Amino acid sequence: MTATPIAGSIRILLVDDHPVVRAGLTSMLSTIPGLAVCGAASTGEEALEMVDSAQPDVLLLDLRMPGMTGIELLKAIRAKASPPKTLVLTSYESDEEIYRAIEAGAQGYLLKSTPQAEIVAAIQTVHSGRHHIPPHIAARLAERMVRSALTQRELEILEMVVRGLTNKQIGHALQISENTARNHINNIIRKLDVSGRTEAATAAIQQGLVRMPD
Amino acid sequence: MTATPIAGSIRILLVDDHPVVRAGLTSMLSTIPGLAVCGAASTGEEALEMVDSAQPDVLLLDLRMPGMTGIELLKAIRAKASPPKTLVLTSYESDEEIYRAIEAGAQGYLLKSTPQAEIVAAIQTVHSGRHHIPPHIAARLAERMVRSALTQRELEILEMVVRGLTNKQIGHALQISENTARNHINNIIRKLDVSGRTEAATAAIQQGLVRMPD
DNA sequence: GCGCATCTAGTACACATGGACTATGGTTTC
DNA sequence: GAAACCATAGTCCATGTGTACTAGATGCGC
Repeated sequence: MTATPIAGSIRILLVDDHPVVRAGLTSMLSTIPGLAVCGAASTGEEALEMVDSAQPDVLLLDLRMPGMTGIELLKAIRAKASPPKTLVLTSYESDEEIYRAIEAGAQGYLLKSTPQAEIVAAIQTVHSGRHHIPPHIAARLAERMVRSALTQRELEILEMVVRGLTNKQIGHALQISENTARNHINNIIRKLDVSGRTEAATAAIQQGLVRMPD
Repeated sequence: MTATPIAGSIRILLVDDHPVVRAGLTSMLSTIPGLAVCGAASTGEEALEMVDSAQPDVLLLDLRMPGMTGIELLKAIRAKASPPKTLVLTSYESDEEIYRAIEAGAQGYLLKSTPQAEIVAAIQTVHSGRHHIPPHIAARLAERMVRSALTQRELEILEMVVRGLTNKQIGHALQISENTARNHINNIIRKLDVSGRTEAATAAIQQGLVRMPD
């Protein structure tokens, strides 16, 4: 609590598995008055430790990382006594990832293609307690809220569709009748507004509803 | 040809649409003796101009960019009179992207998760006229060569499968009989070693055989 | 020219799928 | 407790799909 090397500066912890990105953010941010990079982690686990030891005000994190995902990290952060603000900085804008990140407690969402000035502004905004979501991402988010989302069971089944399982195989795997699996899939197809299981599978991947198979 | 600000240094041009990555590479590389970042472009078009004006020895480029893709840029570079060496630095390792990049003339392929020392080493290797492909990527490449690749027609049809078209619709779209479309798809399924059109579609996306639908 | 791969087209059959329904039991929400 | 949603299960039927064949036409390399 007493460790504040640069008085009044916003202490930032970087979390990204790409050395290039860590170096880039460090060189971008450390020259800005009022900002101080107090550390950089390459995994979620490492980040959790550093949140305690380095006591950052703002966490700047990627979602896709080996090991613990960004979403899991966000949830773990939020569970802490005095959590830092969290700002997601990621490469791609998958509707579902954005949604899950906000849901998991992220205060802001930025793309890596964001210019330096806006990254700095977002950090300051988030630190002040407000949210920072770029307009076109907010629009996607709204759309996602309106669109009736898939249930947990439907997502589970969708993932199997993506893996190429037949209705019978899905029913067997989930210990339900083939008819029930079929009903779920028909509901999925209707909700996603697609024309068949194959398009449902590709739409699921495209929208980030399921993780890509390894 | 006479412009060499730092005598004996390898002149590097960065091409990446992410400001963060450009800053990261600049800060990583510019402190290394023997390396000099002579410019940074955010699009392929910009890069092509800068190759002429800045005369780099090595191009460090991302494949996924708005506008001209990295592959197109590689081909355009190779067509020049005295092309610089090219080193691909990208986020994901899609078999097909790697293959196309090498085919388009890239001398090296690196992931953004590569540590600084290896990036530097790769630049030096490539500059000296040799290739730099990380072992596990080379292994994938070999596998790709062995695996009997899909024909152009099959790729065309696979893309339609990904978009959810039925055999009949594909036949109609390509002015061939449904039976023929069906034959192609069966060949695709066999070549990809999958169990159905849905798995073929997801495998195609996962392996980068087709571009994701917009 | 001969062989090989490719694209084309067809037949036949078993099975999977999508669409349109009804229906029941369990939660949650108001 | 009524309403709404969800997971479950079923029926019926038309259509789509996967597999296993055969086979002609074309083009390419040796």
